[in-house]
Amino acid sequence: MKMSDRKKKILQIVVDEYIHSAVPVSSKVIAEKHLQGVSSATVRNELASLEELGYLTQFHTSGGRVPSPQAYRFYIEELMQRGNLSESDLDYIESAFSERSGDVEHLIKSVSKVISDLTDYTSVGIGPHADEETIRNLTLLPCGEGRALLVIVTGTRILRDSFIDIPESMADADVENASRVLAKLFEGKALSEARTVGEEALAEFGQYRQVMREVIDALKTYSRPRDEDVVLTGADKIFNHPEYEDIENVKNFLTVISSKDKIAELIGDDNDEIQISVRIGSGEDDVPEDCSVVTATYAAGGKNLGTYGVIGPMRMDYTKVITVLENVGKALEELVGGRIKDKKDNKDHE
Amino acid sequence: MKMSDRKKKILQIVVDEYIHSAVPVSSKVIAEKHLQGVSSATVRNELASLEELGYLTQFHTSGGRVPSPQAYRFYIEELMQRGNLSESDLDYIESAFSERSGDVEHLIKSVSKVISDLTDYTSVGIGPHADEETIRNLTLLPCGEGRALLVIVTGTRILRDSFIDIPESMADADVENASRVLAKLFEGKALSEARTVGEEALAEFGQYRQVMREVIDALKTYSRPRDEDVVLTGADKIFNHPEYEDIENVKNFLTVISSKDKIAELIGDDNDEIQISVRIGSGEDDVPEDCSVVTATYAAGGKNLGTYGVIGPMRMDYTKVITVLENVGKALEELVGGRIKDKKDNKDHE
DNA sequence: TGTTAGCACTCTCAACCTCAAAGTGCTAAC
DNA sequence: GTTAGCACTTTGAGGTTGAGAGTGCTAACA
Repeated sequence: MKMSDRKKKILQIVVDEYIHSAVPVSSKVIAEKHLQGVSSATVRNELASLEELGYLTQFHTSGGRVPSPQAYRFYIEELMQRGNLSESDLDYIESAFSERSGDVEHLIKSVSKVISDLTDYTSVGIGPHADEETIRNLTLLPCGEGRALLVIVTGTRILRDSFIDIPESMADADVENASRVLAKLFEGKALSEARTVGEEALAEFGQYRQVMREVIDALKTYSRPRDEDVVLTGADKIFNHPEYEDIENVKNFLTVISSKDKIAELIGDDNDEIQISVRIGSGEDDVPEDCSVVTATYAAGGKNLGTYGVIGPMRMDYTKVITVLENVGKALEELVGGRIKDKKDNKDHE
Repeated sequence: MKMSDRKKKILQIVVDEYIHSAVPVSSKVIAEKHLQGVSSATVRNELASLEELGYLTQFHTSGGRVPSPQAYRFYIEELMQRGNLSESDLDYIESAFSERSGDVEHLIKSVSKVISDLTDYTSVGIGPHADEETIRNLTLLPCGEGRALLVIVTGTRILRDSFIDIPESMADADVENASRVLAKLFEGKALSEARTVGEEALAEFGQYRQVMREVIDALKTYSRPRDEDVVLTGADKIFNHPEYEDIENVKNFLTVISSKDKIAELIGDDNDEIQISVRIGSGEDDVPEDCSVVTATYAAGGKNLGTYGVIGPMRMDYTKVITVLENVGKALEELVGGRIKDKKDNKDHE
């Protein structure tokens, strides 16, 4: 069966209305509030037909209609009316990003907080995966007792450090020496590339082979996000949405949310190309039953900036969420793009 | 009124029974299950008296008795029977701490996880506050474009780093030079001490005064715990306890738990001397209504190792929790005490 | 052929009742 | 001081009722 324009219109009304009222939608309110000139009986016929097509369901005979996951998908693809953010929302984004401090940790938290505050949903995010970042600076610092600290600073100022074991026989001077050699070898390379380069150069390292091995191992761990790069903001915001009066939903939600690993899995960068992804839970993937996860993968100047989004009830205000995600993306691009230029002004006010 | 021995005994039975059953305790079960030789009517008289003294309450006339906060306090101070951990619990602690990797982040997470797993409550923790740590190694690394990275490694391998702004006129060699001067000045000092030393030396720094200023500012931020030093493990464990069938309790809980700042406030080091602290929520302090927070502050070799504990319902298994906290403390002390000795063995298996 | 008024039907939800079960307080006897 | 016994209170499950909401269907209408 082909979807008539009126069916689409009615479906759109049902989804919009349900998203904003959280109450099953009846033929009466559609006819009286949104579709003047048509009687409720006519709407009822259309509703019955939309139900047959799989877009609507009802909990019981006299309960009004509720959109199915399929309806939400259709809504997002075809029916949703893109809006603009209010002035105050735009101002909020701008002010939140204006106090720029170099490090990513801070940026990750800001992005997540902005998204959560503006959408009123719980925000999840995962920072830039460093794998393709260029090593700007690599240093090995002696820390006594057979240990050294490996510090790596990359292009967009992602900082990684970890301790590595070194032979106890190595004096501080040896370490400094090794540091210079490693720096020469690795600086300017991407982290992923560095691993290969390291493996190849392994043979030349003679007695310090062990050190090189450790450095390569450390480089490997950088391909996975650290716990600190996974953020969660506004977990308590779920209580602003009536579906979470039901303890079962809260349980589902909290179980996912309580482990950084699970969050990372949920929003993990399965696909770099996708700008905005909407996933509606129905038991298939990691998305909890009755939940939706909307994420955006950000990039600027060819650099991945991480994936951020919200997790909330299936009855989510997709329009608002997507608009916020888009605007945050734009702001982020400007911020990162304009950072070098702005650096001078940024010094005096501290 | 003086508390007779029998009253104490009965109070202890009520608290124990309620902790384990979560059901209001009746005179009948006390007399039949725990206090043979006395009739339920006698117990009833005692219960009425204990209620008058403020130790017990009942939700309604025929509902059995429930301990009041005052009863829990009394129980913890006088009545609780200290127990030992089971073999398997002890093994678990040992195995969890046996794979030692130098960095504190890892340790913090392990401690918190062990506590949560063994107690079956949500565990909260805050890592060692670095303020009294000795600076073992301080380095300033040039990062181009008027920025440098300040890396500080302290005694128990707490690692802190942050970017600081430097005059753009400074060449890499200048930075390295400054790094040497700063290292000489600060190494061996405690972080708190370093701030004063820095302020005093400020005048001598001439054109690099600005750099020194930034370093001191960075040192200041180390006195507060970072978000990463505040841990939360097993938030979903609350659903194993019947009080969290009630959505209101979950709300209270999640609201506190959802912000690292609030957690830090909750368990913040108000008192270094206290080994184990039990706080029972009744709206006075940060502890949420109907919740208890039990924490232990750990130290070894004169070094603070952080504060860890659990947050859960007032009807908490205090005996188990306190036993676990004590045993974790012992294990931690051994671990940190024995670390230098063990370092050699620890290398081969990687 | 599409639309609509009208009505019977279904389902929920709150209010109310009833009744058994649990536990207490009190009294009188030991 | 202890206890048996009993009246009293309260809860909670189960059942009933009636109002309200919303639908599906039918028959009439444009």
